Amino acid sequence: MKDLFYLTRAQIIKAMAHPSRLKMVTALADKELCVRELKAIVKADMSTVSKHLAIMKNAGIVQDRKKGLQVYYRLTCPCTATFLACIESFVKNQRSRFSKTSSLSRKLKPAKD
Amino acid sequence: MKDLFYLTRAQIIKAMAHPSRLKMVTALADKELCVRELKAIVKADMSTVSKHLAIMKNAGIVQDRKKGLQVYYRLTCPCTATFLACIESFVKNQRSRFSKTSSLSRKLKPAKD
DNA sequence: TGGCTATTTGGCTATATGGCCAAATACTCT
DNA sequence: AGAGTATTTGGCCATATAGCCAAATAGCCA
Repeated sequence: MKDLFYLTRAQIIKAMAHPSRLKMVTALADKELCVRELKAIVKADMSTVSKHLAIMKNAGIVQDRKKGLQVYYRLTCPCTATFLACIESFVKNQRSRFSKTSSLSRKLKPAKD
Repeated sequence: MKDLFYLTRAQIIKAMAHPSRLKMVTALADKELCVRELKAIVKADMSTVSKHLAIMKNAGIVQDRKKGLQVYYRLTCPCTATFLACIESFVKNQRSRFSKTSSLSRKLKPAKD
């Protein structure tokens, strides 16, 4: 299998692999939202939010449409709900296995961001 | 919703958001593999593979067990197949929408890695 | 014990990412 | 056209990530 195959898929996954972006995706699962609304949800600088949205748009996760002064974003793919549910399974699974985590896996510095 | 909620989930997603790691996850969906086998699959330095595995283990995506000299890794969560299928939907969706991609989303520099 | 093989770790460097500010752009309304 | 609001872009800096090499660790077997 070509490298490009995994690169493409990794790009899509990476586009959701950030707390703010994930939060936006979750919010967008309900209905389309404009940048100002998304900014309120993730509580970040407008320019930061805009860049996060550009990353997701570039990955094909969201699409935008202009409505007057506002730009509305919506999810491109209906499978997002499945995706989120899937992550929940991971979390659940992770928790159930937590007590027997080996010491090695604790040695990695936890991310601060 | 607390920030920690999205942070936890983003960590898990991030742990799969790399071509080599994704390739390993895909390979592990079939059966458990030792580090040497995984190294052959992703064609990377042993230490690099090991670090990728540590990241996934830390995120709770894989578990390991020692068998003689080798360390075998396996997926923690049975939902991984669903996850991968879900990414395929994204890809499919992305392709179908490709022709009408706006110029803006092309402005982001494509990653070189 | 000593040698051998498999894996992990530490340290280093290059590159990527995220966040903030300031400036540019896009659109509306007067 | 000019003012005002929403969003994007460019630039900069701090931090995170990936990959390589060398060294450390772990288990097996003579």
